[in-house]
Amino acid sequence: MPTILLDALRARGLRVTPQRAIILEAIEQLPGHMTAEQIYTHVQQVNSYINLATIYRTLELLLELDLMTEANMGTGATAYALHTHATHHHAVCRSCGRSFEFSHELFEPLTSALRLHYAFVADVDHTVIFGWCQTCTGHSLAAQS
Amino acid sequence: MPTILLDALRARGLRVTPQRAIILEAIEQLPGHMTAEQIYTHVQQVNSYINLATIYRTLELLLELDLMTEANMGTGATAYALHTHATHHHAVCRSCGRSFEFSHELFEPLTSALRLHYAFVADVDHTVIFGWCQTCTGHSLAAQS
DNA sequence: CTGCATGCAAACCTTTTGCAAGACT
DNA sequence: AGTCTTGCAAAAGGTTTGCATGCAG
Repeated sequence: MPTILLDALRARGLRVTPQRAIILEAIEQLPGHMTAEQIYTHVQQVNSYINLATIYRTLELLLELDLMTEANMGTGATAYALHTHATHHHAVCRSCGRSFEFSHELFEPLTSALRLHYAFVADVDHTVIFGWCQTCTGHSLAAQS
Repeated sequence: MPTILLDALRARGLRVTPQRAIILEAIEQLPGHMTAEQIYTHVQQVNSYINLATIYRTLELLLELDLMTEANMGTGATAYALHTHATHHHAVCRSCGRSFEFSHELFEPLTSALRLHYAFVADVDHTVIFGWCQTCTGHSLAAQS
């Protein structure tokens, strides 16, 4: 089992508690994105006494350490993802809700333009783009009105 | 005073109540983006008996009618903007919080690529891009670590 | 031993909702 | 008159926090 996150904590001299070990392991096991609630559910299968607040406090820590990123997927709950999961973005269908990831390259023209025209260094990672997927536009090409 | 929004309601046979008139006027007067709370504050100067719930219900209506758009600026509260305010996007500095708008054109390469590679029709409007502005990167080029 | 981390419960903030009263058309 | 809208208050949902206890280093 990988202990990338635990090692990262140790490397910075941060405390490794049983709770953190369990939470970090859950995060490494969950695929792609996860909400605090999903981590909580997963963690409870290991130790049901771990508190939701601890999940949030741990996530906060991981965000500060740049080990994770957060994104608003428009679902109410914040979506978290490991930063080791290479820089990527999401396209979410407004119609069916399905989503897929797309590579960072596609953002290059935009970030370059912002840097050139505004000297703004964009930090795009884990961005969510809404729209309509192939299936849904196929059914109704006028979907975007 | 412009009554674009009121006219839009009338045109669709929707009820024009005093509350809606006041709220819509406030929305037209407020610059760029606004939160429900800001509209509420503004509205209360005209009539302090108007309820926050009514603001939300009116915003919901305007979103359905495509007269407004919403965006998550990462501040907790949702930012709303008139749709008549041409399609645009925001760059927000993670360091100083300042932001500026940039035109939709810069998104063209990305939306084209998504359409080409994934047959995904992106509906980008009022997107928020985080990063570091000229001033802040000037002070500390290592700011993005 | 000391300070940081945890559990618990309550607070928080924004947004939504049920319901009865009231207003628009 | 009938239906849609409002105010109020309470609930909801996600996240944060104060505080006393407990554990890692």
